[in-house]
Amino acid sequence: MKPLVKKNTAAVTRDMVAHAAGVSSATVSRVYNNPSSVSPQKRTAVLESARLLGYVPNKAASALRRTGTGVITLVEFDKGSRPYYWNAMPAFNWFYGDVIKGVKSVIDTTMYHLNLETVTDLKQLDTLQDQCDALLLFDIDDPREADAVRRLSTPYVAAHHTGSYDRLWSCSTDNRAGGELQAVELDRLGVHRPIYVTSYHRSVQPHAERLEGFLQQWDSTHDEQAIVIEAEQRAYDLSEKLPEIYQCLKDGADGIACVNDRLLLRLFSRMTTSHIVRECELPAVGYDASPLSDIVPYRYSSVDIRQKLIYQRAAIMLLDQLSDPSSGRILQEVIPPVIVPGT
Amino acid sequence: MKPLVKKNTAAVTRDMVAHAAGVSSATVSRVYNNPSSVSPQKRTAVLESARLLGYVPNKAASALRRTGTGVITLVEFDKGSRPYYWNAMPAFNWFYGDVIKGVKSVIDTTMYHLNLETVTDLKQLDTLQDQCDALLLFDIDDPREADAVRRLSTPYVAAHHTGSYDRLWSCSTDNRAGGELQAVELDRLGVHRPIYVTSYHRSVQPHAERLEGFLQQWDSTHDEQAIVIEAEQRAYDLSEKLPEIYQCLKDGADGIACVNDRLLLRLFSRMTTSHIVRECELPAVGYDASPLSDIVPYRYSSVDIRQKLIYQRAAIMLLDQLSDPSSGRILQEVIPPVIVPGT
DNA sequence: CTGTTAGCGCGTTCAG
DNA sequence: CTGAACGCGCTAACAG
Repeated sequence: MKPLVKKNTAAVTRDMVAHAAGVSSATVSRVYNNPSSVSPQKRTAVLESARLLGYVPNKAASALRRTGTGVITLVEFDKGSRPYYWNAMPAFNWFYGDVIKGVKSVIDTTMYHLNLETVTDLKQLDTLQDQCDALLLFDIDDPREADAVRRLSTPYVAAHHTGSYDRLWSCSTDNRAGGELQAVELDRLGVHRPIYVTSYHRSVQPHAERLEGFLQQWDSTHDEQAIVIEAEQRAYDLSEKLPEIYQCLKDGADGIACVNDRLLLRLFSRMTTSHIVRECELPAVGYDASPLSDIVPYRYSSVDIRQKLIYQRAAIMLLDQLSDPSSGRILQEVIPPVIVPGT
Repeated sequence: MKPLVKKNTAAVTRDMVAHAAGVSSATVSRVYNNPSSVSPQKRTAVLESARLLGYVPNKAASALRRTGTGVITLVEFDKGSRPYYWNAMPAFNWFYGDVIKGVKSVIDTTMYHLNLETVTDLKQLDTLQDQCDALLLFDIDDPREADAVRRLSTPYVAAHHTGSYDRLWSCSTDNRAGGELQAVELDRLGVHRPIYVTSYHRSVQPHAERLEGFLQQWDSTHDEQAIVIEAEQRAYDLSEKLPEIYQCLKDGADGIACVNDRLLLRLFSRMTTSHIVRECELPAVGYDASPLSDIVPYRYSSVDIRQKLIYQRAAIMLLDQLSDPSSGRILQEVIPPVIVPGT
């Protein structure tokens, strides 16, 4: 650990505000931590003095006195062992920025710092949980992860893909609804006989849910069935499945839905380089709303799970939990996805 | 501000470690803040006890006693007014993840927290600088920004594109060297008559530097001159410049260098949709090493500025500055870029 | 090189 | 509803 150095901050303290406002320092403290317990007159007097002096509560002192850490940790799972997980795909990291900004916009209104961590093993959660006051868990989508999370003794909210796990504080997307949106979108684009390309839908729960939603919606509104193609091995290579897909297109398939944008773009890319079809004209809907539309030569619609919103809500749930730990009620929220038409 | 709640941490304190190791608590403190001032025997004794007890220094207490904030802030500039700046391009946010991880890997070895902020106006730096102990400035590349930074009264390091500004703590890439790498790469790919596509090279210094480096390297090794095409208006649309580019290709141009990957991919995308050339076969080199190669149907080499490394070094420079504020010497480091061949 | 000591700014009793 | 007072865990003198 490096040696450190003293830094004098603006150093406007609670006592100075108290003096200026003609109240005790305890009252100033109350104004910030439990405003309703202070009379309106004194409260406004304190706030006014604070504004004048440029007072900013000291988070370190607050955390210390509270004998907590003052830290909320956003945990990202490095699911390295899983086939094509997003964080092995740097191109899709744009996602992470949204998440951070969503969480931070909420945390910034409190005395907490936001800390970012990456774990490769669920056991690391135990270590992390006593280095912070609460955990925000990014992208829980596996039963083992869910179990590990339930065992946590620190307040937490699991976010993003967790809709299907109960007895878990969570704020998640609705993958079935997303699949339905894909079906509706293809219909809107005039498709009659779609191909649905997916992968690992047996082992990756969100993929299964999307497919279910899609098929249910499509089948309940069309006579012609959708063709499901699953690339299980080397999914993103797609080589083995290309002939099958071409054959479907020849046989009259006239649109594509795909479990995510990445696979869709990969497919398009393969089709382009093999010069077999004019994929640009094929109605298509992906998933994730990747902001790549102006640098790829394809038009596609996509499902936006609104991750920023999800993480904002998750952070709010976490703060609620933190301020009222008595309530043992586990809460779950779901943020519905929306469709983003191709342009 | 939300009400908060007490959280008991593992609560292994410095005093407990001191007792276990048979030393005073001040010695424990020294082991963490100035190890060389403690005898090796006591040091290992302390470290061993700490390990046994699972002691983790309390950052809040440290910051409080230091009368600092315990926070290092990484500042991202939202250059919204500038034509096509990267953070208006979510697709390129993968970059940000690298930066954060680079900085964090260094900060985590200290008593500081890493805080992330986005500013839209240089004036906000004044507010930020007294809410932290030090600033790491992301992507300074404009003289006005450089001026604002020089006026800071808080330790800082400016990173990324700042090579050309003096009297500034900085750790930056070398854009001229990057341009040279592009020229070398095209040569390696057998190109004889390249087109160099850029934009805003008059107003955006890094663009100017890349072009300079490219031309100097190319001209000094080839008889045939490079053709420079600049898209000034609506740069990423490129519509106006397409005919010119096509003409050049007809006239024998046999390779493309581009000021960044985004513009290159945009260009390829336009070429694909207009079905005029088989761009896939055209040797090309971009800049930024965007990890998109498997989802676009093009092959291209690219210059990698190694941002993670840049930000790691920047963070180290910052800590050095923090631990030895006496030294008024301004330091500047440059991290050379590398070429990433297309696959 | 090492120990002793005095607060850093704030949250939270406990009396009034 | 309000104020006085204590101490959270640690760093930085200072004295030996």
